[in-house]
Amino acid sequence: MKIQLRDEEREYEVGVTAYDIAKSISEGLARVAVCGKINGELVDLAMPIEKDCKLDIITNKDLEAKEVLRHSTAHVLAQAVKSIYPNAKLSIGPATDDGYYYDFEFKTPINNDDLAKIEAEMKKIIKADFEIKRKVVSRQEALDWAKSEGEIYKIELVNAIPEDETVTMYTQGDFTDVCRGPHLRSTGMIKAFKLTKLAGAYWRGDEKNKMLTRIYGVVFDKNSEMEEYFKMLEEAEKRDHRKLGKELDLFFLSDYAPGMPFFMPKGQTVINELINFWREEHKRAGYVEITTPMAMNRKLWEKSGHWDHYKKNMYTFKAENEPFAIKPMNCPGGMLYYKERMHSYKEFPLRVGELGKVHRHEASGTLHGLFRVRCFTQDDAHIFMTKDQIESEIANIISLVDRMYKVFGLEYHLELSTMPDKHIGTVKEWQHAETCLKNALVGIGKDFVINEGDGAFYGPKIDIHIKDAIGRTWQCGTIQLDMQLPKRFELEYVAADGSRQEPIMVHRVVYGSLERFFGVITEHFAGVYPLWLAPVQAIVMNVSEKSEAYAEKVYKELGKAGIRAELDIRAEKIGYKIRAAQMQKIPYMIIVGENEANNGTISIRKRGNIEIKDLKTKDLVKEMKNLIDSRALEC
RNA sequence: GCUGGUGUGGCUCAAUGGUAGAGCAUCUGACUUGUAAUCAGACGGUUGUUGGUUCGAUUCCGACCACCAGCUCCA
Repeated sequence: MKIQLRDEEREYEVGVTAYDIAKSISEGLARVAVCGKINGELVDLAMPIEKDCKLDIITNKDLEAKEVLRHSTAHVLAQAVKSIYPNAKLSIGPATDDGYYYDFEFKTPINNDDLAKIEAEMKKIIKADFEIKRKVVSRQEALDWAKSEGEIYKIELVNAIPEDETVTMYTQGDFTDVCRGPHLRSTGMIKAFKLTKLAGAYWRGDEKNKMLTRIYGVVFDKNSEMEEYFKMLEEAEKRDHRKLGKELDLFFLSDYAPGMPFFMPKGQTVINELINFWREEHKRAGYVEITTPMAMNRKLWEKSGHWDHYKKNMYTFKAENEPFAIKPMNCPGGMLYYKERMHSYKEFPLRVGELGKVHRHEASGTLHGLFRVRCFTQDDAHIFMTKDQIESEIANIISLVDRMYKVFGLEYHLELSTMPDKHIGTVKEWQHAETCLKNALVGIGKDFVINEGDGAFYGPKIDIHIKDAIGRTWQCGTIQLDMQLPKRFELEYVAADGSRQEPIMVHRVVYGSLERFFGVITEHFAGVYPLWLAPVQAIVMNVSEKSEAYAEKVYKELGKAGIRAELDIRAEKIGYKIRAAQMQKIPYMIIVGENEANNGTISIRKRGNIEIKDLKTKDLVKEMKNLIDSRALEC
């Protein structure tokens, strides 16, 4: 039998395992081998190979190995739970992006203290180094097992396995589970793991189903990697925008308006800078800007389809007995703007922007700081165009996004979301729209992921996912092709041949929501904003009362130059004032004492604790202005 | 919305079935200070709201509200 390895082809006997092959190459390789990959499909190292194939040995360095490690640890978790709570019912236990979980149904609820007990049991299982054995079974055998064990969720899972798929069961010690695999060779290969949290989760993710108990955990190759992971979590906690929002006086939330943030002067300053930047870039990219009303008659929402599809999230009220709704989206208003007069193809692409505040009644449990709110400002735009402008216009949007995100030092990736179950419009219309977006993405040559069924109810979309300074991703920007609204609002334009045509309409946002984006960059920068965004750009502090008048003079000079400055002339020691300014993360501390007053100079302390003495105020202003005007990231 | 948890002065946190305490912040005074916290004093709380149990509740129980961790959903 011929096996094609990475860089050579070797001859082996039928029934050889990937592990044997790894050993035949080198003992070292066998030690770090986690699983095999036959013709692109992951398999256990111990699985006998029956015919010619291409084999990759997956070692602990590979991404796939992490998945196997996580999944096997989930099995160890399940084994531990079953040995402590024999009555617990198993459901599923997959690997996730950064760990694994297993969902159980417990007879009596467990708490965080029980996690430690389970963890201890897991350690025993790992130490016992049980071999993880794979067995191909018939569907009936698997069902019989599930029935005899009373594993009601497993019965459902086995029944859901497609007809043509091989059913496999994995056993380690006295624990058995129906599972697709692959798995580690033995439990002893797990080195560094921890259970992290306990949560409720619906069976099969459906809120109509029973809620199971989910136990989350993490696992790593080495202890040092695990330490790094927990350090990262700590770092994320320090950067939490809710915490920074309080510490830096940026925004707050009130019980009187859950999910509707109040921006304080400093937070508003950042928002205003974001808006200024947005307006500049959009003007340059050929956009115009409009404002549409906050509340409009219910008839409009019926026409747009929101009443049918979005009613449960809409705030409604009556005035003089007429039903109104507060806008949850800006589009219908934008449609009315378009319809105000007849349009020509010569105006296209017609790019109409709106910083529109929308209100959506999100379920109470979903709210989260500024990331998920009930009232937010979309940096929206509706772009009207002809069919053959789609690709180039989407490329235009992506290059605008690219330019704007770069200023924040944010990386991003693209995802294409297709038709959801709940949608309006025909399948044919959807296919057409999806093809348009796909072609546009292929056309600009950017990589993208496809999310089946994740589109908006009115059209497919390209989502733009930001990656922040510590590697977390956030969805902010989105580009959505809407085949419905132009139809529903009977939009028209006059084509070159004089005929009336229906325009193509695209909704898009770059920041997504000013609130969310503000939260994301606050965490991205850990509150240490670049100078152009900093709510307070400089603070002038006097050493003693003798230099108070001079401090005021410098402060006024900065103000005149348009620098956002503060003045701290409290009767405190300079160390105290520096500490206060440091904690407020103010980029430039300007310290003036008698020396500076006599020489007409200033001393500064910049971020990174860089001290510079005897500077001229006007030189500092020049330096700051340069950084501000170029929206520089450094500083 | 669902599951679990939490709710004490502006902030961070103590304490208790017998009407709450510290640090920071704030205010006042003293100090006049040279690069991450000067000292002293004062102000500040119907312990989220609301029912119940109790001689007595902030503490125990219920409901509601909000927040937190997840689920579901999403810009």
